[in-house]
Amino acid sequence: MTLSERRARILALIVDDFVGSAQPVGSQSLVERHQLGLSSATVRNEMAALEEEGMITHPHTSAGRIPSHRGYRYYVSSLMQERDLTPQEQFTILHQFHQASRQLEEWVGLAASVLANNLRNVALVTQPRLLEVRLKQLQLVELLENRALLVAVTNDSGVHQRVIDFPVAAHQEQLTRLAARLNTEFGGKTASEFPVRDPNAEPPGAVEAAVVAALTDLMLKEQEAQVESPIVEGVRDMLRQPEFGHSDRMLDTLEAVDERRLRGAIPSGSFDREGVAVVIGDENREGPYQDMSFVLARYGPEGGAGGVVGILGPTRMQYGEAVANVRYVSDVLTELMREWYEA
Amino acid sequence: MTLSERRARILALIVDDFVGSAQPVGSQSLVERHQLGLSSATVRNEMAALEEEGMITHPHTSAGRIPSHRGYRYYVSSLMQERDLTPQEQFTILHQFHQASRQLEEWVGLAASVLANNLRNVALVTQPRLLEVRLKQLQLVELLENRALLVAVTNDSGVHQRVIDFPVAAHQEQLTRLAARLNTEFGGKTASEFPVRDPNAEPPGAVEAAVVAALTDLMLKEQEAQVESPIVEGVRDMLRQPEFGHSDRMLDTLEAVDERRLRGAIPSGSFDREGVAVVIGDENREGPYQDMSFVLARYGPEGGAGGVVGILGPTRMQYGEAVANVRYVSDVLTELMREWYEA
DNA sequence: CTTAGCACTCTTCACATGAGAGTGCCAATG
DNA sequence: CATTGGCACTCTCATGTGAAGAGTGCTAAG
Repeated sequence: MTLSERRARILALIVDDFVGSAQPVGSQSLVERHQLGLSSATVRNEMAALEEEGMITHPHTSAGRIPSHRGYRYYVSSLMQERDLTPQEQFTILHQFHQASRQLEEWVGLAASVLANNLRNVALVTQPRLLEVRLKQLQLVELLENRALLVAVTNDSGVHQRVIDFPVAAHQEQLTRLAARLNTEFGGKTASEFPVRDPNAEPPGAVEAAVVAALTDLMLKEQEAQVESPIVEGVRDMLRQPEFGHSDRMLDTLEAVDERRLRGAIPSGSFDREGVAVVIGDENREGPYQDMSFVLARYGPEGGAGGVVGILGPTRMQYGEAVANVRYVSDVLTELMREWYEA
Repeated sequence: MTLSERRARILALIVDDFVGSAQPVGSQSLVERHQLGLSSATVRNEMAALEEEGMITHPHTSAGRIPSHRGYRYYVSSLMQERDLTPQEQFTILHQFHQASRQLEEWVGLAASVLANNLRNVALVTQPRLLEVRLKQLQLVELLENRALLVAVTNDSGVHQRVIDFPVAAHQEQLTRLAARLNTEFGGKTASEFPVRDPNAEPPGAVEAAVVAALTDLMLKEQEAQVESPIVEGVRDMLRQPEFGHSDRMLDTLEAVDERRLRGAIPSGSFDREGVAVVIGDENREGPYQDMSFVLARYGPEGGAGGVVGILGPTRMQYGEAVANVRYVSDVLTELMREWYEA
């Protein structure tokens, strides 16, 4: 569907005004606020047409208009003036990343708080995940006579630990030798490439068997779609917005932005427009997000470890700003990771 | 201050009724609900006296009475009938711990969710901390030519990691030798016991210097009062209570139960009554908690690693239940840790 | 096609009114 | 003299009413 230029302009103004004020916008105030060369009556006619086309609605008979989900969609897809962050804004963000230490996890947390602060909505960042997880090195530390800690470092520079109980005693010296042997045997491999023990070979000791079992399990867990909960930041700021003014709505929303709930619910649709995806209102499948919108981007080098970074907020959201910020932050993260891996 | 038996009984009933209903309790409904052998007029006289003594108040002239902070304090200190959990309840909790894997962190999380579920309030659990943190073992993993990952295991079975950049190249073989040497030199020591390098000795290589610096820093950070944020669970359940029905109050409370905010605010007062401390309303120093109460207990073996476990809720809280649950859960955690360390 | 004009609708606010719950006090009572 | 019945009083809460304000939809004229 295409709108006449004038009608589109009016829709854009309605969206802009409503996003700014959270109040339904009437024909008269629209004419006053922006110098349209039109009377309020003409605007009313255009509004009636826009309503006919499903772009805007009425809360009640004598209220102004508010954009419908469809109206927002049209705005985002065709009307919104996209922009990039100014050099000044870019520098402010970059500066924060350069202040931080060079830890992957810190970057992710920082990305979340930058977005939450700039956009006053909920920022989401999933932990970066590799497609292929390879064992880099493992280590065994004696805890008790028959209990040890397995520490495994993987190529996504993740460090994983697991406690192992042995049926027999095993001392550090023995564990160190075992670790060294397993490192040559398993190092650099993914879980599925782990060598299958030759059934005819001498059966491994109980200690070795326990370690291999734990290691395999650990690597598989890490490899599998064991999607970690995303980082969530800025919930309170978002809840300050008027749409959440009623406590019931607030509680529902609080539940919707729970890390565990969000884990499966972040839309993984197509990342159009230079990698940024906007999912508006009822385009979301899951109930609790049907009057909210996501603005998301993938981050991480092509084919390398990556994740999703973005914003969740009420449908009444500054989409232009959100897209610009999310895109830039995802670019920064990608660049940082590229340096990290390929430096 | 001591109250006459009858007056105390009436106070206890007011507290019980109010805790149950969240409604101010009037003289008549009090007489009806419990078979007091008294008329409402007599109860009114007693209530007037209790108000005189500061135990209860009026929201307004023609409303029933609600306990004051002082009233709750008297109730908790003198009136409340303490109880232990029934064997059935104990078993239900214990069962959950036995289901879980034998990881310290999981226990802490589990303790939080058990308390949050049983008491429908916010559960708090701080991470266990040792008084003395000793290095158990360290490991170096090459990431890039001049960058490595330092993994240090400490005796609180914590695993810590740190990325180190070297001014020169260092390969895995070299790193492994260095790690082995540092393990003998630093293993089993606290940060303050780390040997000071003899200034006359041959200067260590740049790689070794970088590693030692990172290790020392890491150990100090861990040793210091680097109190981690507590686990917080059950916020939404608490916010469902009528005292948080207004969205402003809800936002304020949401801020008050933020992990980062709570970190410094958990009262560390005296743990009386078999180790359980109850801090009511304005006994809290910090503003946001002045109309809330904490029920806390220390956990962990005497002199060993330990932390604090407890509940935060509105002053209108089932103190008896809270004390019984918190005490039991802290006992369970203590026992688990004892087994873990001394088994 | 645009616009002025006007009746109509709906929300919001202030204000009044009545029911209900609970208190405080007084005088009577065992 | 502690207890109690009685009663006036106060305050909240829900409901209703009326006026103001904002905005629409429609019609007729430019």
